[in-house]
Amino acid sequence: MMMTTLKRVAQEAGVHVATASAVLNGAVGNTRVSESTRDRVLLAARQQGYVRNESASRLRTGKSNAVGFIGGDMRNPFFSELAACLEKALLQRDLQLVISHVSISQSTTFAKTVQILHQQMVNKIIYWDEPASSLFEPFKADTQMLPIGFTKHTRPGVWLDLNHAIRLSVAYLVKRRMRRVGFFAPQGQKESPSVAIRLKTFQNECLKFGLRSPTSGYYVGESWDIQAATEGARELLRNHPKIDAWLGFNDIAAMGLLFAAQAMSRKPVIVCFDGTPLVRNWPGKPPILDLKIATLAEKAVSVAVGEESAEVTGKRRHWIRPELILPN
Amino acid sequence: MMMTTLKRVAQEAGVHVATASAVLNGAVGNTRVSESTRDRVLLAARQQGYVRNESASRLRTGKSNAVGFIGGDMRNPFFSELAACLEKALLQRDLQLVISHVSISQSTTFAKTVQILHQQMVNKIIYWDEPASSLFEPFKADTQMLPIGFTKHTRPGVWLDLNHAIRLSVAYLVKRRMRRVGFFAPQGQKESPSVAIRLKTFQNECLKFGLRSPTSGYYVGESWDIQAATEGARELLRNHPKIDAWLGFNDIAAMGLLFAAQAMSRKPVIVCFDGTPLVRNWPGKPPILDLKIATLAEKAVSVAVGEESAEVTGKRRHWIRPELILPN
DNA sequence: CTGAAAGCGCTTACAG
DNA sequence: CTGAAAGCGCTTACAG
Repeated sequence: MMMTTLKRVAQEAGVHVATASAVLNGAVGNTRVSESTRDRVLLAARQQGYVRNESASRLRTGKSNAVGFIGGDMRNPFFSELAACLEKALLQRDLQLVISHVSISQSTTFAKTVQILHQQMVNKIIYWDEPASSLFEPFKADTQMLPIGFTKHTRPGVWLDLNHAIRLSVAYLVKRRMRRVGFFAPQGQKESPSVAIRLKTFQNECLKFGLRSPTSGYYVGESWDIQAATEGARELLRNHPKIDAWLGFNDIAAMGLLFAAQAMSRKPVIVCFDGTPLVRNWPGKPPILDLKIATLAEKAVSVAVGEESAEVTGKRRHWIRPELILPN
Repeated sequence: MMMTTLKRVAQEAGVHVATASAVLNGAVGNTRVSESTRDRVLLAARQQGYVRNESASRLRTGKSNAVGFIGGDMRNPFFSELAACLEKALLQRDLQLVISHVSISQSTTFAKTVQILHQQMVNKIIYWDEPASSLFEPFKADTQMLPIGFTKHTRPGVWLDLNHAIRLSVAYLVKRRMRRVGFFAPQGQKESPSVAIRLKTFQNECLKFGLRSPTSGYYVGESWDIQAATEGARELLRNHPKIDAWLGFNDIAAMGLLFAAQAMSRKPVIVCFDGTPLVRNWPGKPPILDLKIATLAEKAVSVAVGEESAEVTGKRRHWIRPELILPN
């Protein structure tokens, strides 16, 4: 089965390509088509199995039906979940998701990734914005960039309320009468600003609630590396036997804590940040700080396609309010 | 920063577009360029930050630097791992990975997915071939399709040796003196041929080794749904208290078994099929049937780009030999 | 060694 | 209501 062209469809229907194009694009602009012509074109297109050549269409219009997503490694369940939710929201609008990279390697800079997407004529990009990656530089003006994440900026974007999320977690730990709490997060080679912000916020909340400053620990490696997380967690638990409760910053970090605690027959309270399916069914049902990934994705797509604005007005700086899910 | 065009680069360098094109594409064909011209073009391109317009290039040549991948849902760690490995192998060859769909919904047919990739001018597609999905129909002749998977076909493709994998597992269980063994797998709404083949093979191997026919169980839901897997496993373990060992067909299935067994304080031997990072660090280090995903990906890419052939010659029908990884 | 021209398939003003 | 034409940016034979 060969690829048909618009020309061939038009010939078959006995009309000009321009007319066929108008029909197949839903009769835009001032071009209207008679019922019978319309039917003939539609029939011919169906018979020949016509599929629009996206390359040509994109070249001509400079637009595409694809929206890019730059996140983290898809092996991190948070990002595969986010991508799945984004895709779902896009498909409902007849749009397509293009993922920049499955795994962003060290050498690949953000700018390079944007460029690759741009080459594909993707002119809307949703990206997970971590201060760590220093993604804040300005880019090609002709690509619309929508940041999402939990950094709390005053600039437009779709933001999760980090303060609220951490406050919920700390309040819960206080209510359960935890005295000494800790924090476990992934960390690359360098100091990560994004982790620092979370730790800082956590410290602040602890202070407010009268807890002593939290212990912190990290695993060195890719964020999705559950092996690194488990090894890190094991060492952390060994070094800090008196900590009652841990906040795992990332479902993989949480998973590492859960694995390690179990192997060592320890039972600290472990709050899981993210809320992907991965941790939801852990035996004993740990408390989960649900980031509401589906809601985030829906909102992001809605903003990206222009249905809603992401302007920051007054105190409205966050769109998504995470929730704490407790074992029942 | 606006997008530059080849024309603008050529103007700046004082040459014709055709010359600039020749330089930027590595001087193909009979077109050779003098050293100085070459340098001028390269300089101008760098100064203007020239990036080839892929849409135009694809439209003109009918080729692209992208290779498609159609697998399962990326929330299934097997597929995200496979995608990451494929991407790595492709990047080494300056090629790009385009993932068809993050999550293949029920309604999306395989043909539709191929079409979407094709629209993007992807003319090489690597796909995970499960008999379940009835992917065997012929497709557009102008797209090169490379099947990979463990179905053992006589047609070209990159195949994992399923028999060998299961034989290794059964031999291991026999050596550990297991008497009653079982099988746990994901299953959609309908009977899945792919699962049936695995079960059949498992049964055969059990017979050969003098074990009684294995018990089988399934979880109904998406393959990546760890919650469904855990619930299914819990019921399975409850209903079959005397089974000594289980084969989890899928790391999610294995994970479900591990979760459930732990919650019920049971300790059957659980062999994990796949070998993604997810199960590698489970406390107690379960035996893992490593499918060698990285090797599979490398081989698949090598075949897809034409470095190697996937022709089936004589008895050589499998390329990848899975290995059993034991706790040390 | 370099230039001029054609054309990939589509869409969009514009003319009729 | 429909047709003719231009042109998006690129690459590839071909001519000089």
